[in-house]
Amino acid sequence: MDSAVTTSTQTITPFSSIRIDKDASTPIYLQIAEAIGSLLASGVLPPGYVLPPERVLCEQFGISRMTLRQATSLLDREGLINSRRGVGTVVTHSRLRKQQQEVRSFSEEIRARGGRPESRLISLDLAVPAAPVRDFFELHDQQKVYEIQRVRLKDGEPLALELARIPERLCPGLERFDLARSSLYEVLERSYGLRPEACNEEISAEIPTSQQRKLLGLPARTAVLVINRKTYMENERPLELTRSVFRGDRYSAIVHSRKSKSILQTTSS
Amino acid sequence: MDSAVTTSTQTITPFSSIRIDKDASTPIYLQIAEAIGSLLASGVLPPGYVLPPERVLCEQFGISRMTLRQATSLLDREGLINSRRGVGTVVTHSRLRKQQQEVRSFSEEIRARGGRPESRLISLDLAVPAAPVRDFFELHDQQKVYEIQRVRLKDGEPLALELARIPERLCPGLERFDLARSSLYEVLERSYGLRPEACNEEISAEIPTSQQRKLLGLPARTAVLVINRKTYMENERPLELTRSVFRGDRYSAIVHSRKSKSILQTTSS
DNA sequence: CTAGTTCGAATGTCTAGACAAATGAAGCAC
DNA sequence: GTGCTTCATTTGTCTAGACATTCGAACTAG
Repeated sequence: MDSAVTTSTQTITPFSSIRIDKDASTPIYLQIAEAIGSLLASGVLPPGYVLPPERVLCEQFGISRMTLRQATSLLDREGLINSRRGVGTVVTHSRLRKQQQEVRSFSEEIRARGGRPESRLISLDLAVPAAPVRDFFELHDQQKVYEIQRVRLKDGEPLALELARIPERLCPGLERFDLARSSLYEVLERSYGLRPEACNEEISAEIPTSQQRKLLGLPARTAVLVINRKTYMENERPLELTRSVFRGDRYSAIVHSRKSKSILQTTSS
Repeated sequence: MDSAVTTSTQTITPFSSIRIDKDASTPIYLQIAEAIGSLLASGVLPPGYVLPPERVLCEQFGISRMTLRQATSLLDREGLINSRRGVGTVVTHSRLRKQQQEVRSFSEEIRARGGRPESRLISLDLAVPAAPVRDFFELHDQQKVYEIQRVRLKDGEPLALELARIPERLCPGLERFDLARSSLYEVLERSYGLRPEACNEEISAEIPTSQQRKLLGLPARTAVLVINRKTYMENERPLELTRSVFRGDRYSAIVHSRKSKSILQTTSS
C-alpha cells in the first residue's frame, strides 16, 4: 500500500489487456471507450466494480487525462459507469443502465423479443392521401403516397395489422419489392438510402372493429393496442406514417425511461 | 466581408449578450450551455442558424476552446445543435431534438399536457404482498408494503385508476400524508429523500371490468390502457410498483425515440 | 461549361499541466 | 464510544496551446 511500491510494481487489472493504437484512424478515446465497453458487456467488470483512478489508467495507456475522460464520459453518458468526485468511478448496476428507446421496425421488434416475424401483404396502393397525411408529408396537391397494408405475424400467428404510408417521391418503384418477405425499413435503407432517425409514437387502447377481429383472429372481449407512429429522417424530413393495430392479448409496448442528467430545458410549469 | 475589418470591429451576435462569471459556483461550461440553451429555447437562434466559429466564441467569452467545447458538446448530446467538422455548428431542426423520455408522475404528466391533476383516495392499506410483488421489492416474508388506490382526475374528470405499491421500510408513516392533495412522488422526495431514477413501463390494452367502468364513468365499448410501471432509485433499489388503468377514450401514451449516436453496444442479432 | 485542384476555414483530437471541490477514512479530543 | 478535525485520494474544471481531418468554395485547366 506504499506509493513507492505501487509505482514500481504494475498491479494487474482487467485493463492491463487493453492495447491502444495511437496511429489508428479511430481516435484513442473511442478505442478506450469500446475496449472498456466490451469489458462491461462481457461481465469482466461486474456492477459495483470500482475502476482504477484516472491517473493510473492514464499512465497505463500512456495518454493524457483529458483523453481518458473523453472515453469515460462517453460511457458515463450511456449510463454504463458512474463517476463521482471524491469517490471514484463505479460500474453501474444493470437496472439503471440506459435502455435506449430505439427506433425499431416491426421485424426488429419481434426479433428482439425472440420471435420470428412474418408478413402477409393485404394491399399496396399508390394514392393521393387525405389532408392530414398530405400535411404531415408536406406534399403538394396531387403528389401520391404508397399505402401498404399488411398483416404482421409472430411465429406464424397474426399479431398486428399495419398500415404504412410513405411518399412516392422518396421511393419510386417501391411496388417492385416483395414486402411480404423483406422488412420495409431494410428496403428503404438498402435501395433508397432512407434511414429513420427519430420517431414519435402515440399508443392508445381501442375496441377492435369486426373486420380487425376477423383479420387478427381475435377472441371475444379482447382489446387492441393501437400505435400511431411518425418517423423522421436525419434531415428532419418526414419519412413514414404508420398505424399499427396489435392484438391486446398478445402484445404490450415496453418503454424505458431515465431521469435525464442535463440541467437544461427544465421547462416544467 | 474583409477579414481585416472583422478582426478590428466586434460583430454583434446574439452571443454578445452572454455574460459569464468565472468565480461563480456553477462551472463556466454550464453557464455557457445554459445561456445558449435559453437562446435556443426562446427562438433567438432559429433552426438552421450557424453559430460563430469556436475560436471566435472563445475569444468573446475569454475562455479556452476545450471549455467551450464542453458546453457545446452538452448541447450536441441533447440534439439541440449539430457540429460538423469542416462545416460549423448548426442549430438543429426542432423535430429531431431529443425529446427525453422522462420519469414522470401522474401529476407531472397531466400538468405537462396542460391539465389540472387531482386525486381521490380510495384506500390505503399496509399489507403483506403477494409473491410477485414481494420478489420485486426483495422483501422478507413478513415485511409489508403500502398499497395506495386512487382515482386520478384531469380537470375534474376521472381519467385513471391507480394502484401504487411501495415498501413500508422505505417510507414508514406514509399514511400521515394527504395523498389526495399532494403528489406521491413529492412526498417521497421531500419527506423521505426518495427519488425515482429510472423506470420500465409495460403498456397494454384491455377490456375494462365492470368495477373499472363504474369508477371511471366509462361509456360502453371503450377499452382501457393499462400501464404497469416499475420504478427504481439511483442505487438500483426498487422503489415503487404501479398499475394504472387509463380511460382509453381520453388518454394515450406518447413515446419519443431516436437513433442513438453511440457506436457502443451494437448487440443486435 | 465541366472536372479536377488548391486552399482557407472549421471542428476533431490530443497534450501536460494546474487548481478546486467532494468524499471518506483516520486520528484526536472529550 | 462519540463527535469533530485533518488529510490523502479522487474526480471536476480549466488553460493554452498543437496538429489532423473534413468540407466547400474558389480557382484552374481543358
